[in-house]
Amino acid sequence: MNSRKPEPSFNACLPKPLLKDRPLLSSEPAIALAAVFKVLANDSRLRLLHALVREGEMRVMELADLLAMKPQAISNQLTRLADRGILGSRRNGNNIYYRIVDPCVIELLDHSLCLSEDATARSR
Amino acid sequence: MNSRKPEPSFNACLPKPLLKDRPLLSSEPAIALAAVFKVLANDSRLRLLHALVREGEMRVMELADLLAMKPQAISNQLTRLADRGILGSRRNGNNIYYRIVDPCVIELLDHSLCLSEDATARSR
DNA sequence: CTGGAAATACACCGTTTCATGTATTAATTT
DNA sequence: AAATTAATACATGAAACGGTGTATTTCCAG
Repeated sequence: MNSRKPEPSFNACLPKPLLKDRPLLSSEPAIALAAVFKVLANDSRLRLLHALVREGEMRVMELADLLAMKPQAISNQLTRLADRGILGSRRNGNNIYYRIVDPCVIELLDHSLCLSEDATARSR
Repeated sequence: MNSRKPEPSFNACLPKPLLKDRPLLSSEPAIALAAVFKVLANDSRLRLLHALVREGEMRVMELADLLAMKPQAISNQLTRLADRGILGSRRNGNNIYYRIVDPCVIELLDHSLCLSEDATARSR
């Protein structure tokens, strides 16, 4: 039942069959794909991710100050992102430093930000 | 068709400042960006979009048959996608044909599908 | 004009989401 | 050991989401 992949793929995103030529998306991969979008479908998480892209590593308190949110809210979202494997953390005493460990998400963010800006630019 | 060259990008998304060099994402653009992800954060809409990518134009009933969903559910999601400017429609008698009019979404879908597959492949 | 098919409008309901408040864990400081 | 700081665990309540059922609109055929 195992399918042969055209070629072994590595850490980033490698060329794959064109979307148009793929077999119709069934439920399971659609749900998996939707999960990717769901985790990015929140403005707090997006700002948080962008802050981490800019700064590299940050603590909960730093993020809370920077984004003007309560530490609990930040922690909630960090947990969500870490559960998805997007973030990693490192403890140093009382401080826990979070960082992005999934390079794909940065790519996707970068790309989608372009689209969003193009769209808003188009609609004025 | 554009399957001649493995060139991934075309006129839709133009080069912009790197994500890392941008000023910290503020609320408004973050909300706009989150809206893009929200509309893609649902497996039914993703399957629906992919069906339209493959077929070009489809009616509600055709989509309902293909995706094994009720016409009302299909119509709900089509309305959502059309409201965002992602879909356009054309009426012919009793039939209304939907199509994708925003090329950015196709790009984003293509890209994210790569990421999703890489992620699931990595986690086994 | 009447019947029927395609699609939508509208209300409904169970589920999920997200910020908040309280309490707890873990590590440092005095 | 006690106090303090950083972060999390857990529960709560308001809001959004998504499929369903009923009713309505729009168009074609006879």
